[in-house]
Amino acid sequence: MQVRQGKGEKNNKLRLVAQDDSCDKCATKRLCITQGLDAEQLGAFDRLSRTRGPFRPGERIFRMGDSFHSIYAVQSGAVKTEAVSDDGRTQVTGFYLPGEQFGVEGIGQAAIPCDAIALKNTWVCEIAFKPLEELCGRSPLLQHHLFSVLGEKICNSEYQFMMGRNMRAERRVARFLKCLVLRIRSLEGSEVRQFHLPMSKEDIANYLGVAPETLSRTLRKLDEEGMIRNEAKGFELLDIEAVNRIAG
Amino acid sequence: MQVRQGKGEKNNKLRLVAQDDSCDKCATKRLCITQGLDAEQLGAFDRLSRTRGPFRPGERIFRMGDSFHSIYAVQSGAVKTEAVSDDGRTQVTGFYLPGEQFGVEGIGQAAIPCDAIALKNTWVCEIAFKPLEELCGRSPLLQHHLFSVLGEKICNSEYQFMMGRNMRAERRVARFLKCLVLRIRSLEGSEVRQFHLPMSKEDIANYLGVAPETLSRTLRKLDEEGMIRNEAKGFELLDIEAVNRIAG
DNA sequence: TATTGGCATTGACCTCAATCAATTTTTTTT
DNA sequence: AAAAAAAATTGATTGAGGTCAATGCCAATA
Repeated sequence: MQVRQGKGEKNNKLRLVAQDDSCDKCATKRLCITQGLDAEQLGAFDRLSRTRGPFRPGERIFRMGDSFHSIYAVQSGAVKTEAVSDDGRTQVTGFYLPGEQFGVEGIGQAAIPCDAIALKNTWVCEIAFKPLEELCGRSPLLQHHLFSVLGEKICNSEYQFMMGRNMRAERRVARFLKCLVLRIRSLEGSEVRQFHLPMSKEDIANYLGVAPETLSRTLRKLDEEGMIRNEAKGFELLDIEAVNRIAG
Repeated sequence: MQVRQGKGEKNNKLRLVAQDDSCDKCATKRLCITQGLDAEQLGAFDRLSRTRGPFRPGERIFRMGDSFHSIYAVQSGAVKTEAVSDDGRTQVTGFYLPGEQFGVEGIGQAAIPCDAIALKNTWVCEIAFKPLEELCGRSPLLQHHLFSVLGEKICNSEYQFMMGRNMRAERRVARFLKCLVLRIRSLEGSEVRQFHLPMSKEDIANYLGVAPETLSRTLRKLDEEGMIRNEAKGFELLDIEAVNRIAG
């Protein structure tokens, strides 16, 4: 198992992950598709997956156009995916927090259609897809989990797509906050009120399809109305009911 | 094998499909995920799938909220999927032509997140998902095909999502036309220039996230510029290069 | 043939958010 | 700590496209 050690890395916890990256020890196993596998299958999964990191902020985990052979899960840190359209503009297509899978856009495609970029110091689990497919043939449960991940992704993409046009910037922002709150709380606990944003507001604006200026103004408005406390690299949730009301 | 026979149905071709709906005889088998299966597996697939129809225009094939147990493929006719958002607005999320799979949004979800509605007289192939999963365990090829369908769907959804915002109505419309031309030509031949639209322009506008009026104006503009000949229920393609140029 | 209803089209108007431009704030580098 | 770079904010302006309202066009039914 090879591990790249970033020059500035002095983090013991990260080194621990590198020393033993078995699923059994993984911090995000409760969120993983390996959920419920027996010891033999878990062993097989261990052999087709490996921990990689640390990726520094801005570092690419895979590139658009790479040939597809793995899917990924975030172990720690955070990741964004973005695609470059024909006219050179980049579009952020997703943000991924610990325990979430990414890179599935490449399945069945000739080439991966997006870049994956670390947003902070990040460790990921790389899961080789061909062996995973084989293992799925022997493990109905794993196969089912994998299908579920894909189905959810499709459902979510369509939902995003739906909120595409005909939706006020305010509503889009509120939905984004609502969704992020749910995801972070499922990781850190439902009482969390203070949210740190791993991604820049520029990225969020791009993801939501609004100008950074519009996002800024919208957040200020939500702040002035007392729903959130807007901060430089995060926000405090003051009135989730109000946010939900605007999110619709 | 049960077959519903619509009251007005006098179409012999359709009756033929009903009499023997084995995959072997299916008109769209060259586009199906069964591609390349051996006789034994094809037989198994036959037993977990069945032809259903005819659905009349406007008739629902499945409903939002139904519990998920099948995916579908269009055999003849055309289908749209649409979701109703919390605020009561409906959003068209996809159009499906013969040979294309739909209903995969429900995979791994508690409930199907959209309606599927026939756009004209339509026959579909209903594929029971649980048995399909099982069969995939025995057939790596089938499993691979199914993953590919899902991966493509994800990729496509994200692409749609991407083009949702920061994109001029003109470009969105051009992309839609370009995509439709490709799909119809893969069905009917690459020389086709005259395209009948199975869906209303209202549906198209909704799908693209623009007002029907905007779609109308945009099509008129493309018509005036000589790229297409805009018609009530279709269009003639005059200059595909120009359309591609605008589509980007 | 007249009538009804559903789309599609067209014009007038107005709103929201993109863009441009200028600071200010935060983060990184020296 | 100072300087430089990057990100975020704010204001002013503008334009794409949504909304409203009226009209035209078929196709289906009487």
